[in-house]
Amino acid sequence: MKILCVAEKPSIAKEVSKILSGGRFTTRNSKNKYIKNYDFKFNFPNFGTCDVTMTSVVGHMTNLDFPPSFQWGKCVPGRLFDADIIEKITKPEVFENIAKEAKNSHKLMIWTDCDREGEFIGFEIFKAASKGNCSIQVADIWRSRFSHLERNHILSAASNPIQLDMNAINAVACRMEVDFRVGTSFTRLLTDNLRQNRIIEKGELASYGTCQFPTLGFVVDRYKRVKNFIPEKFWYISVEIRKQNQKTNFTWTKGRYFDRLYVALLYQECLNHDEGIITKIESKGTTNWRPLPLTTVELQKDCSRIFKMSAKRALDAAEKLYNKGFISYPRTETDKFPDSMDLRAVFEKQTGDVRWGPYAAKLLAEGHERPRNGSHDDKAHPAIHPVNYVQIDSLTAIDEKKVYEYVVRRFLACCSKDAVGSQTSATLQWGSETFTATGLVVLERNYLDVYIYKKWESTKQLPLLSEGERIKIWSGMMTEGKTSPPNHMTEPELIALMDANGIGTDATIAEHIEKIANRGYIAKQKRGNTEFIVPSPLGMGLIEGFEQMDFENISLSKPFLRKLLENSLQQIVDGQRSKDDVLSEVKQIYRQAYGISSQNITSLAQICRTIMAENQ
DNA sequence: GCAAGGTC
Repeated sequence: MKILCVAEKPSIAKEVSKILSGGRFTTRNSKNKYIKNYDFKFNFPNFGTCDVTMTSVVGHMTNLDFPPSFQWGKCVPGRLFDADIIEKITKPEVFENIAKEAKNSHKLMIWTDCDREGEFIGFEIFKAASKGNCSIQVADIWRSRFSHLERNHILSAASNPIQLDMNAINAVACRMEVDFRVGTSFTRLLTDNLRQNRIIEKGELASYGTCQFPTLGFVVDRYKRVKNFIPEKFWYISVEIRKQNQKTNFTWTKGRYFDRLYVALLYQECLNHDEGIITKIESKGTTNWRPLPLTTVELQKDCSRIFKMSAKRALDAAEKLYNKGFISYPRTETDKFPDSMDLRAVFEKQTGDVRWGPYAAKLLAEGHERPRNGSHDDKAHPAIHPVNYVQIDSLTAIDEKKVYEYVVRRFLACCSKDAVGSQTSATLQWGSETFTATGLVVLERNYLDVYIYKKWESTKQLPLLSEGERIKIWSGMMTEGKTSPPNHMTEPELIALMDANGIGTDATIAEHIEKIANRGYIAKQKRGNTEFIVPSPLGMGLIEGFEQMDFENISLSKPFLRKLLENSLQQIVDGQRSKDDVLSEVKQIYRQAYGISSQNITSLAQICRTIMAENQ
């Protein structure tokens, strides 16, 4: 019996081969420089000892395309909603490797990631294998279910295969078709017309994508809120007392009011009293929680915030560290670790470091906490964690140094105790108004000692006050303030918005931001220590142009359509709807929007022109 | 030349 195993990426093929073979395998090269074919023997429960070849793909190896008669310039873009679609093999050498290895195999076992795309890639692998060996049927394929590379988990996955999930495969096929038809049709429409109108240069593209435009929409939306912001005056009462040579400010529990006269009235009443009364002193324990296990999105937000590193750079650095075997797979939505994970083994590898080694040693000696469990699980990868130790001075790239240190410290923090503090609050009554002041004492820093990126510090202490104490109001003022505009968009905020609205995935969020930057729709502006993302005049014009069109209940620049698609895809996965059903519905929505867009494309170009002229 | 999703 000969079994062909195929993983989604070379690193998985290698690790799984090591585990299943017990280290006894031989290696052959393929025509792709990243892909190796591993040969070994493994005892499958129902088949006994089998000859196994384990290899991999490198992600998808096919893509959608239009036949020649529907290529750019050969038809009006509107026809792309119903044009034939053909499947193009984009990595022939990978495809051929599978077909060749399948020839003398009796069975195919799929080892792709256990997520939707992985399921689809599994189906691509099946098609390649059946091209080489027509006796391989889809119903006979084994599909192994695994979410990390712990030895027993992999052995168990090898022995308990399931079937490919056709629903998930159909959901991905649906997504691909929608994104392809919508992206190509709108991109050709925009590009052709904006070039004719000299809004963009001949070589430039004005692309539309179901993720690109909602992303741009977030940036434009924020920009407009900042620009259109009108400050409003408000009033409040502030109080200061002095005791033990110390000033303490109290804040009004009512906050602030936009009605000056009302505040003046309350303030007048207070002024009848020279003294206030401390009505309540309360001390309570408070905790500052250790961080959750690290996901890609969190990594990108933090690197952007802490190191001022773009999401793309952070992911690139993490990718390199992963390829060198220093950290685990960096593209994950999972914010928990498997119960079986040997945390101590990870600490042990870090004890030699001069910076965080002593802390890791302390966790080993004094015990550690189980990491918190977040609520996300992509069923494909564990949270990001260090795998092997590397001295950061030996890393040449500065981004890699920062990201590695961050990943290690984050992991150690996850396994540490929460920080503990004590918060004291005092309530002061002045006339009929109440005010509060608080003071925090950090009692045990715990995880904060290793997680240097987070600040949680003791504040100025409250003076000794007792309940019922009467105290002189040193100063009681009615103060005027004004509301301030929101800040321009930052990259961590944009990532968070995309994540929350289901725009892109952990692996692609950074790419979408970079793409709309390369298209000239957004620009990054540095002010002080912070980098802000603002729309370009062209980006503004495009969003404004679409928003002025009279669509029925939909928006091409807001996240709702993408979310609707995402929900419908989930229904396909759950077996509640068919792919054709969803496809015809979503296509109809976009076809209609396309019709309106093409009718109004001249006014869109005009809006772009106007906004660009205003910003010359 | 166009999308978004994998991965290198």
